[in-house]
Amino acid sequence: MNKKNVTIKDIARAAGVTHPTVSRALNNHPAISETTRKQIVALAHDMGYVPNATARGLKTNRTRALGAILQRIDDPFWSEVLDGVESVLHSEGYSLIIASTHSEKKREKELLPAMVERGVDGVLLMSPRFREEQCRFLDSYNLPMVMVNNEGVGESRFVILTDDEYGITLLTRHLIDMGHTRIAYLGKRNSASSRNRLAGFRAEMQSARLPVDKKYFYHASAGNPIGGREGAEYLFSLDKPPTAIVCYNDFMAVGVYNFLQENGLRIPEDVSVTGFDNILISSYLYPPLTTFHQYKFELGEGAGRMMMEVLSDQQKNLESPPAKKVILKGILKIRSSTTSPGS
Amino acid sequence: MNKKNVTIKDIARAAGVTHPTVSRALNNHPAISETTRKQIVALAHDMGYVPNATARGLKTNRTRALGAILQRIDDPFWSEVLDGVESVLHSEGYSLIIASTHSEKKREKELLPAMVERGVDGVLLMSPRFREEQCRFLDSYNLPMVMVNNEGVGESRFVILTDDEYGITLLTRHLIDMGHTRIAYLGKRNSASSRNRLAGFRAEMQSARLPVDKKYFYHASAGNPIGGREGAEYLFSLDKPPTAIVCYNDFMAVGVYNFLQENGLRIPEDVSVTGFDNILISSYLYPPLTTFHQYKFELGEGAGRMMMEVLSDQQKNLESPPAKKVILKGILKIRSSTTSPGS
DNA sequence: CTGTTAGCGCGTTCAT
DNA sequence: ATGAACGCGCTAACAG
Repeated sequence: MNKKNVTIKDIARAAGVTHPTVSRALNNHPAISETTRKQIVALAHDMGYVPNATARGLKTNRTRALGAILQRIDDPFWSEVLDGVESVLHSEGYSLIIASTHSEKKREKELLPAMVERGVDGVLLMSPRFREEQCRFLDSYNLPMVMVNNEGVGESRFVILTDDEYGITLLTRHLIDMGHTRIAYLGKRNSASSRNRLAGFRAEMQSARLPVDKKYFYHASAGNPIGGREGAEYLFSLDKPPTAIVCYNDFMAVGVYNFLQENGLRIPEDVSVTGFDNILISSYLYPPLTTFHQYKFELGEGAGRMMMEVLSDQQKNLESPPAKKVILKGILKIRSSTTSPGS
Repeated sequence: MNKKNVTIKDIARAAGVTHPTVSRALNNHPAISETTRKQIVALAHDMGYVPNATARGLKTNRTRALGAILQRIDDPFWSEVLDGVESVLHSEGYSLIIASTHSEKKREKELLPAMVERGVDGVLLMSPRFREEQCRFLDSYNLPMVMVNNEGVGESRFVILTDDEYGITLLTRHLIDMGHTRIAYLGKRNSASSRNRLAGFRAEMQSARLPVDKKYFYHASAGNPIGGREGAEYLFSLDKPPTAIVCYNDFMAVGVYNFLQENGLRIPEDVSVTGFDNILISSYLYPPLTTFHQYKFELGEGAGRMMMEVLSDQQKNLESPPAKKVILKGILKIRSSTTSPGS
């Protein structure tokens, strides 16, 4: 029972009609009698027919596949976003093609042409490092792109993101309210969103009339535990270490925890620590991490849906398809990694 | 400068040749003069030509795309494996299409036909729950599949995996050597590899003439911190709780840590804990987790490469393509979450 | 070495 | 409501 390669022609022959009729029956074309449609649909099912997306794509010039470009797949934040994307796409009959840059220039150059070659209908840019050049490239192929948590780039027309400034403000104010004055920001190098969060942090410090000293900023080489540890090491090499550390994300906070605990510093009694994202492990750390919850899955879903709308607009041949921008808030999760200084 | 849709015909026209000649030039066909080839290649470059994979796929019946099916993307173990897969595929000019089942029957049914429809050249099965029915389905379309850490299924011809029994034996023996006798196994329901690990655990216990009591086995609903916490709660509701817990994986151990620490139990003084996988955070936990390192990235790379070989065999029309099986070992990482009981 | 012809599977005109 | 004919972009067969 090898049913490989059943085509609409095979079905047509079996049904005693021609293949356009089969095509119409299978695509709910209006001009077809209900009886033959049912018969053909049943036959197609029996014969194990599976449409050939490649052929359809060649004809329609739409593949129903989307590309997603990110720095790494094995990042707890982005992999959750990806799950959201995949969820929406699957239910819409789209496929998701993923590619990661690993922050290598070479790959960044190669990936976009690869996506064009593959004929994806659109690209989700989840990698912070793309610049205008790359956007123009996609534009030149009329490939829509949706920026996910990646506002920094050019004049993107389609954007969805979590409000970094809102989140960092809540976290910073929380620490200030608890009485902290020497607060460090531990960010990540070469990251637009880390810069945004730092800006929000500084603004909130200033509005509270607290000193902001650059020596309490550190930009680590990676947004993971390795980078977090690296930053903590620096901050605790200072004469007057901070009493609280605002981390770029939860993943880095894990590394900060590691350093502090290894050096006998208690969280939160000696140092308060905050994260960002609320990844799955954050509430299971010891102590549970105070952080800002991002709606990661929903961010992915939203990105997927936004792209669906863009594609639908595009098909309607609107000459000026509306720009789209969605800003998600999030919620402050106060847990046990923060307390008043000196308590 | 909208260079959308430059085809080989366009290039042919510009070069004063016919399109098959362009095709030959671009595909390094032997029968073509070096001069015209160079000219055409240069022209193609200038015109911003990007081949159309869809059209090529229709003709060649090979898409140079692979599907990967897993339960969830946002799992620290699998996302690292995925990164390895993607890395190999990209360098071979293949694309990676991912789909996750979320352990839902409905999706499990839908995903395979979707892959067939999309015309992938092969499928990487990273989801433990596939059964023979699904394998036969893929077989009926001549779609090769590679099982990744997923041996339990039928008579798979292409398999790559980490030696579960080897790993669990090392961990168990490590605990036994330290003097533990009441050791619990905390697994995951409906998981072939969890069953394998349990079997290895039991065997090692028995060979050490230690009692194995079913009440010290628990199979949690999920292989993540939630499941880990669930299991720890159960184990510490027992009259005589274990002095050591062997967890199915590191992710679950995070939940175990959480429960123990919240209840004032010290790791490892009161309870020793081991994981499996050595995910990124494991060495950053407090205390750093004793675990078994799986070569996750390499597992993904190996799976990708194995599929490349299978496809290459398939193209050679070998009537009996050789079966393939790769078993990776791994290494015991003794850290600070284990010690002798009562120390 | 190059051009001619044909066809992959499908959707989409035209007819009827 | 259905059939006949065509073409999407590409590669492969055979001619010359």
